Amino acid sequence: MSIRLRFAPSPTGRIHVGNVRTALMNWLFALRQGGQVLLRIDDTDIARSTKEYEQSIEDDLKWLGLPWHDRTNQSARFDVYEKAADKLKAAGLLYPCYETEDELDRRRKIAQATGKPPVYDRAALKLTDADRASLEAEGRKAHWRFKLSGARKDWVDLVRGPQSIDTASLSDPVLIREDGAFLYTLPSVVDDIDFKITHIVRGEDHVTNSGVQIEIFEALGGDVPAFGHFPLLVGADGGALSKRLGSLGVGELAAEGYEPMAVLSHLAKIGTSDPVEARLTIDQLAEEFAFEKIGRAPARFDPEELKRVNAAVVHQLGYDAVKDRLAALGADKGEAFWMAVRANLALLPDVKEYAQIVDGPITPVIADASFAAAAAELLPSGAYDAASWQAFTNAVKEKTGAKGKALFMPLRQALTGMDHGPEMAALFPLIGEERARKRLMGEAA
RNA sequence: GGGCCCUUCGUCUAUCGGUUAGGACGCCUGGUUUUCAACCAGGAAAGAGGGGUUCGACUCCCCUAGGGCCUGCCA
Repeated sequence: MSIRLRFAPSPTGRIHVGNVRTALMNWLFALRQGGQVLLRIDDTDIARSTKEYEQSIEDDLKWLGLPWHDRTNQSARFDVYEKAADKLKAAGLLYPCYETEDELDRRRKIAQATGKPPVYDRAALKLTDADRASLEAEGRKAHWRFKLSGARKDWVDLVRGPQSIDTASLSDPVLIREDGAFLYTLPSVVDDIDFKITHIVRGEDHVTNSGVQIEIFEALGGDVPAFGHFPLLVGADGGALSKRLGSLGVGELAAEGYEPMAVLSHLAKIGTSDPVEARLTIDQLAEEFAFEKIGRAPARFDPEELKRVNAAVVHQLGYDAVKDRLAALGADKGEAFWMAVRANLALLPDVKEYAQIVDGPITPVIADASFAAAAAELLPSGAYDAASWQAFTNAVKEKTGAKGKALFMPLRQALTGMDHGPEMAALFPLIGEERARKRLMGEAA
């Protein structure tokens, strides 16, 4: 049996870190098993879904490097869902209800307040044909609920182990809204059957859904796939993911200069027994992926940790891999420049700071003007190479007697305006004699 | 209110009754770089609290505290 998974975002917004983690889990397992991933656009809610968001989802997945093998839109399959609904109705498993949302809401609140479970009482099941006719005559439209069996549904979860959901304690799920729109549940199951999905991998917020969905799979005569529910993300403080973080989009991460592999590495490793370390390829992440490694406690999403992982990725990026992006940042100063500065970057756009040092103008930091002036006198003339820095600093040392930090720090500060940065030997030839002289003399250059 | 899940170094975690409680990131120290950063090495650092069960508990059970999820005509 070939392995097939699916990623099913709803195009009602950009995909955020939580979505990416779900996508990633599916891709990694599929990759590892030699399976395929279906991109399913869950756009049953016509009013909230947009083509722009749909496009952004595809763009974001491409940016991340997660290519799908097949794709579909639920909005193109309403006739199929219609048939499935008919089948359930014929089996007496899908029944019309006429309560309004307000009524249901009120009942739920009363039930909660009196300590009773807020479960739908199935009043609509007792309606006679005549009752229904008069309700319809009043202009009421039915919404349709799936009749749960009341039995326990069991499965062995890929990450949580044996699970058992008591459907007797659940409300019969509404499958079709009053306005005729299909809710998430039925189309999802129908598609999982039609597209021969073998594994459903998603966040643990769907655990209860799985109990319900297993019944619908069975009612429709489909094969029940394997389920895996991983714990959700929480913020760095262990509390619920803040709104800002939870909605942190792929687009924003890309705009801030994060590397796709950093985002993927971080999201793949947090909450697992593997160390949170940078990986350079998705294949590598897939090789290391295993459901058994996923913990049962929520995974912490810490932007600071993501940044560290990002730095580790950037430090390993070759010039060819970043040339175009450097150019876009106005910081393509050649391979020597890139190799000199990359180890000092956390985020690629940080490179601009160092490009500035090479290009100028920067304001030199000079604590001892006479020392700097003396150094300026000793600047070699002509083109600089890898050996120039040592020749220069040796000359300054000889002349001034300064050595170690007292020698190097003032020179670094004068030449770069900063007290930290890449190896000066590599930077020096890129700065060149003219700028070096001006900066040592205290001029912005 | 009910259901499900979780709680080990600062962080993410390993341990499936007997371990010097291991690793990774961070931190500290050292090395390298005649400077800083980067890099490399070493080090410090942990079982929420309380009861049981047991010869023996991080591990099994119960309670308390704390956290996450579900309980929608959202997905």
